[in-house]
Amino acid sequence: MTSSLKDLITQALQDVVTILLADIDTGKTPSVVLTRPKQKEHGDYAVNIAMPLAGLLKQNPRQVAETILAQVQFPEAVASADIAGPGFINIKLKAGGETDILKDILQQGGSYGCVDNSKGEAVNLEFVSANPTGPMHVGHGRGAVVGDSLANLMNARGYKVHKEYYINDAGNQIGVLANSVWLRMQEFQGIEITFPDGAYPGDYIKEIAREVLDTHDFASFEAMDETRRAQKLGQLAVAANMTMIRNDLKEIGIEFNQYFSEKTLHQSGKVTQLIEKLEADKLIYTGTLPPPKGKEVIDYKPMEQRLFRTTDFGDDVDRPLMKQDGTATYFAADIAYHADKFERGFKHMIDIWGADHGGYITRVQAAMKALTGLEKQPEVLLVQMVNLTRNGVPFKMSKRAGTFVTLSEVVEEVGRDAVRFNFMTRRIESQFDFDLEAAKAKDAENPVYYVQYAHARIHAVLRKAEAEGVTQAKVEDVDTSLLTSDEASKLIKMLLAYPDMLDTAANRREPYRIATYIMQLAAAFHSFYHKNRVIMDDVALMQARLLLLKATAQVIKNALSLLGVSAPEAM
RNA sequence: GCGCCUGUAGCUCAGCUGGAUAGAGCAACGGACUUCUAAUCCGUAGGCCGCAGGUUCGAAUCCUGCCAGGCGCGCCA
Repeated sequence: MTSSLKDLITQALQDVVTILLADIDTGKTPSVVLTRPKQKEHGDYAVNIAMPLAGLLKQNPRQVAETILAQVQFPEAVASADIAGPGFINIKLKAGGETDILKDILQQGGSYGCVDNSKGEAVNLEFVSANPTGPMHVGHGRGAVVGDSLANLMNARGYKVHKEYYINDAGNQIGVLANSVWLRMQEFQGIEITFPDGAYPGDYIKEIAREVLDTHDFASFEAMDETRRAQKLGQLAVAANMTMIRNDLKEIGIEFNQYFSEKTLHQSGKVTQLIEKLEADKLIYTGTLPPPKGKEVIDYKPMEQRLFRTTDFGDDVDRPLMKQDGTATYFAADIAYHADKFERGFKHMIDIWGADHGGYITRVQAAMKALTGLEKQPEVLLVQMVNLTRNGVPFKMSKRAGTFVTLSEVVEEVGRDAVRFNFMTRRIESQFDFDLEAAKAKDAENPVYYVQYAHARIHAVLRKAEAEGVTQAKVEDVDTSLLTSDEASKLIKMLLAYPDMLDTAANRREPYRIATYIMQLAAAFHSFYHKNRVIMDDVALMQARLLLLKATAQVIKNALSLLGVSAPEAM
């Protein structure tokens, strides 16, 4: 693609800055950044470069701005440039000056906004990683949707993203899971049981128990010793839960490149090797940790442990790698896992975690620094909690899981598009109050319908045009400079801003920006639609407006697809 | 006690890494369908940007200290 008008203007100004600073020894040259002013009286673009320059040149900003304007050579499409306020340069474009973008959009189609990623940096993106002890809950759903959209976004902006799910199929929880299933199996056999507090209460445990009984002989489990039985049932239950989780993910349109099992790390000896390596590097010592602050640990007893010197690498306390019984801690496996990613060639990792894992970031990064020398890896994005409500009232009960509302229940009730879009409308740092009734509402309260309606509406116009026998002109024959109404200009500016928005969103790992953008784009379209009739006698203008609509539909579709939301042509 | 996140209109949230008069939606009020989809649009009203200092030409944005809410703080994952 050739340079955009914005780039040309930026370059023209930057050239002048370079000349002005030629005789001055500055640390660095300030860079020109064009912004879109909020008030349209301030022109199409505004630039504040005179302000930072004023200090360096020891002149007042307005004077600097004048010097710049005297020397700058703007491209043809610039109509005027004025100095305003404390020293802003406001640039106005000729009417229809930027409308060529519409043709670019139609020519690029689905790839408008994207850049080639065939040689892009490989990024390992780990998200969801819900424990295989039950169905996904709504909080997992938020992480899943954010992660998948971020992957799409980063792939669109030049990275090569490898999506990975870490299965925590080792540890005590699997024993609890196995026991829960075993109890339900006995129950089905008419044996009286007491179901302990710590066990998993949900109905899905009964489903698994039923399935095991259907495919296996109960007596064979009875005959096993406890360890063997726990192992066997744990394996079966994890497999069943992973099938369920994959299905939950499929329902919202998410697939992973890789599912990575924690158990394999233990079996292959990677965890042991990791500990041996750290021992050899003298990064482990025997010590006693101080008691935890905050809520009092009632049965606290000081004890000696083998501790990893994570404090040498930025952590605030050293961390144990082995439990009292000699088995590895979750932390040990987790750093072995991240080290494994590194060995697989990923120098850049992003993990998406729930807010309750926030305290875990420093220690993993410290461990990674010790092991690989990488700074700030993995890059961790914390997604804050989701509070479910129904008509504003907190809502926590679930039929299937017993203690929490499952993602699939919510998807079933409000639909995939609504779940995906709504989860993307807020920054991950803010807690999310997800209201089931609001998410189901088919009105302006629900942003997903607002944007989908815009897309469907455009297609209604296109269908109407076709029905009336309008032959659409070739793209290159359309005179887009006829699009001069305020609403058209606003809409075109929105379309023009799309690639920059994506770039910001990708670099800052803020996929929610896409949702915010689509809502603004849809608003710009709806507004245009009401004031500018498309199908009309003035053929040239009609053709220009049809082109504008097609470009708008294309961008809405592109943006929605990054969020995994459909763009219906009729509603 | 310490760490991370949050605090913007009655409610839910934006605010493009310091810019010009802080913006949307919902709720309230008033308008717009014999015309391409009213799941829409236009208008009115609504703000000590949690509080107090500081940094500077300029602060919702950066720094410090408070206040409030969420999450976390030895062998769970």
